[in-house]
Amino acid sequence: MAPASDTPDADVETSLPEATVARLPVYFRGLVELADEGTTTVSSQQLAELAGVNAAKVRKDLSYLGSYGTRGVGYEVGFLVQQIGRILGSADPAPVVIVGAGNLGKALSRYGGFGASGFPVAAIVDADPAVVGRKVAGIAVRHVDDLRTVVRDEGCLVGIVATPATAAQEAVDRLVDAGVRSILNFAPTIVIAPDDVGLRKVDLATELHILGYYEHQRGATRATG
Amino acid sequence: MAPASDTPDADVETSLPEATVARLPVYFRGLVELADEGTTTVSSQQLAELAGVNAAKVRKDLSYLGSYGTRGVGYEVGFLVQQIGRILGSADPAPVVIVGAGNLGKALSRYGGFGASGFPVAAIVDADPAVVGRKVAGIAVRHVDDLRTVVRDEGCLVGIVATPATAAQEAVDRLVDAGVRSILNFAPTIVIAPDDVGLRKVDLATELHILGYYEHQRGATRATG
DNA sequence: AATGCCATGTGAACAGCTTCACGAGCGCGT
DNA sequence: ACGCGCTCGTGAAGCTGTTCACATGGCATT
Repeated sequence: MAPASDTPDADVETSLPEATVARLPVYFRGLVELADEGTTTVSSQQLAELAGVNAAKVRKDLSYLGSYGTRGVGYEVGFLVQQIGRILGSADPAPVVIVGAGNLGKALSRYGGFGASGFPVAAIVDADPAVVGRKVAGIAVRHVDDLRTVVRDEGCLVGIVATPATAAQEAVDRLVDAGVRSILNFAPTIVIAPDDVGLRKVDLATELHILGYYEHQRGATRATG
Repeated sequence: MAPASDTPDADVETSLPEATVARLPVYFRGLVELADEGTTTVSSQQLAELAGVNAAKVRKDLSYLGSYGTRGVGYEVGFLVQQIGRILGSADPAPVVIVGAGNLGKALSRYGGFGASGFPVAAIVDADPAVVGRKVAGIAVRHVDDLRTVVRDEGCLVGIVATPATAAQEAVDRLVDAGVRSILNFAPTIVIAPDDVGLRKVDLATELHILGYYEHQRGATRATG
């Protein structure tokens, strides 16, 4: 096999639909699972079941990455893991800094899932002098004023905002100032970041409220008809 | 057909677009904030800024609930809070049961944000006899085998799955069996629930991977052009 | 080598959501 | 009482994402 496909077109990935990007990590997880089991080949149907979507979606999503499947057979698990892993940039781990060592911040720090996914928690900062210096999950809390230094020294690529809502925007501003270009916001408020900074939010209260809406609905529709 | 606006049409809310439902809690939060400040009137533009969307979207979303605005003026904050609150079913608090008292489960239990949003953590269960009986955030961990009893006694309406991926499906099955009809899954795996059960997921690793993709992209596009 | 089978890859139809643009209605000032 | 300015409400257009359906092409078997 010629080296052609070793350097897949960079522009193919420049324009992945957002919805596809959001599903890639889910496929990735399923594929890694399959690889661990020793499975070498997977059909769009099987992968669809693992990812909780339908087969057509899987095929279309994977087709955006290139024609990596074999008709009549399926996809090669190992190859897909490699390709998607590269696209998601999960080859090299991205150290994370958590801003806010309150309940949520400590909670997230102790949660081991980040490290397992290639995002080790490298630092924790807080604005309260009373908690600075304390250890959380084996990491000494630093002061938020030292954020630039911390980010530089630890090579943090991702920032997690786990402050109260009132402090969230400042936390984002400081992260951006420190050079962090990917931010995950857990604070229950809308924050703004420059366009060239990746910003996503995880809004626990919102998720529950949405569930509440549908629950409420089911109750109402059942009652009335 | 008499008491017009006291009993707003139930069917108006039967068909709210999913995207709108997902934004209502965000509007709600902004509106509550405004109400606390003593603001009585808000324009779609202002609310849009608070919610991080554009004004047209706000107007369309709110128009699905009914024509609750006043042209030339805006919306009445208190009234909207009341209406949206009712639609989201956040009038009465919905007790939550957390399945899994590992790192993530303990983390979520200690995080006070749920209670503040009207979803108090009423119970925690786990499968490991070693942790059953221990107190987390002031609540004694019960055994998962007692889930039906716990759910009934505490009146839990929402279940949060915070188990390892391997145990998540069983946790969901047990929650459904216990009568819980709204589930929020934090385990990094796809789970299946009956159609009449509300199921949403919060996938921390996926969020980070998505950030990773865009980070990777920015790096690549900057390098090549 | 030819045939049958099977799963991919993909254009096209479809559905849902977002954005635009502007008419309609309300309050305020004169 | 009248007109002006402001903001809602909403059809229409455009876009993104999903689903369908089938032609394409590789593999295995004979």
